[in-house]
Amino acid sequence: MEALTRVAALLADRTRAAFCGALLDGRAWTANELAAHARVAPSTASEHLTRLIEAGLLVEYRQGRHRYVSLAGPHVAELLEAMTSFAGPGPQPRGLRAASASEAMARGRTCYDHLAGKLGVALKSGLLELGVVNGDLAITEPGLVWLKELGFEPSKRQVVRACVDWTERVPHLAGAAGAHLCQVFFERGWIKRIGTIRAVVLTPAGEQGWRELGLT
Amino acid sequence: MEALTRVAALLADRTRAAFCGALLDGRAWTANELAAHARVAPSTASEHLTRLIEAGLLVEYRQGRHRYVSLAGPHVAELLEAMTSFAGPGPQPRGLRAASASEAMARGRTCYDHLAGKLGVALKSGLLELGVVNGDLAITEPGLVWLKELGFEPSKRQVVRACVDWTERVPHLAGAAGAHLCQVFFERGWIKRIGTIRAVVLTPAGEQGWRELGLT
DNA sequence: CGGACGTTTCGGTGCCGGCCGAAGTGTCCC
DNA sequence: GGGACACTTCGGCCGGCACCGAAACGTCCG
Repeated sequence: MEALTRVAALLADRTRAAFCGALLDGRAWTANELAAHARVAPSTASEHLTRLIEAGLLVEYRQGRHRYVSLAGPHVAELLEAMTSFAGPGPQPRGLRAASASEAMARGRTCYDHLAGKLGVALKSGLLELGVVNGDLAITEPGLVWLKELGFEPSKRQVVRACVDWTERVPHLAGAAGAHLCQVFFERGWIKRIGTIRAVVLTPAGEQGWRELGLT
Repeated sequence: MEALTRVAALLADRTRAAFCGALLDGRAWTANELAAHARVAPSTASEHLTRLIEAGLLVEYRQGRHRYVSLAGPHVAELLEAMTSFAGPGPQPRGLRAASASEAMARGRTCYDHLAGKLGVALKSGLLELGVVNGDLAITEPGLVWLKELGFEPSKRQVVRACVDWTERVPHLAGAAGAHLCQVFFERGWIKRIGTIRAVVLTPAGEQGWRELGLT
């Protein structure tokens, strides 16, 4: 109860929440980058970062005159996600299956360590059709085999989780499997970052790769 | 991000958090009861309740001159739980299997709709030994049969969840199964509320019933 | 009807916390 | 070494919000 207010107060501030939102791309940002992103003075940002780090929400590693910070782990991303999706007007399935694949995937992004946005939703739909996951977004047995063929190694972390993205209101694929697929796609050059922040696009190689995997 | 700060700000206040903590017993409280519990004036409590209700965290039903409020559902309890357990110093398994059963169960309470405190931990340990759940607190196949014999009907709600209690730092059994078992125990007179708030004790009938089920 | 009680509305007060700018520290690079 | 740069510390300012008491409203009950 006491503990609850501590966490909540940290996230109740507009600026600190903006920091966390930016860090949801899973990368490390410098203090100045975050200050510019949230439109506050560097001194203000510095104080906020100290508090977030002391609370265990962020971790830092210093390199020369830079102070890099990032989320302390997937559990933080999951907490942020849980709180955010709670506030929203609830999941609206949005039943449109529309549009050609490449069109639908046009705008994607990362959500901490997995794919989100339209790209993430397309991935989820593809995995659903392939039978890798079922309608409740739970892994199936053939799905686990399928993942292992892509180099996936089960660990303590939950294999699949449903994540409701901040902008799209559609649940997509998170958890260890979501993170692994995202990593594999980066390694194969199937997706790449574009612009400055979390945006991600499917490359031509990626379109072909997805087709070969049977993902729409 | 905007949405995040809205929820967080609501829970960042000491008084509102105290309300939610009290309501975690799953029952409906009146405005005055909550005001007294949090040591604020009734007028102050009234304003807080209005805000919590508008945000969808609580629901009210009015009866005469009383305004009863309760948590809006399990999803709220789960959010509170997620935020609270985050703030703590992390789960410390606390390997002591000590003490006679009735002694260890002496102090129990409800956590929204399931058992918590030492009683909840004892229940979890018993179910673990029975093989109803495994070490990761996931339901097993024989466990599901066992539950169905106690009248459990699977629904959309997740069958078992791990819940870290506010006071004990040990994970215990929540989710649909935890709620069902708690309800059955109440119906059978195995547990009963004591004192004014969330405290629960195992009755003599309950001790016998638990033994017959094989729960320590 | 009238009094007790639970709740609500409204001003007014006080404090907490986020913000900035200025000055200081440490690092990099020419 | 010296200047540019990233970050930090410290005062001081200011707005927002939690709080209360007083008064009003509605319900219950004798």
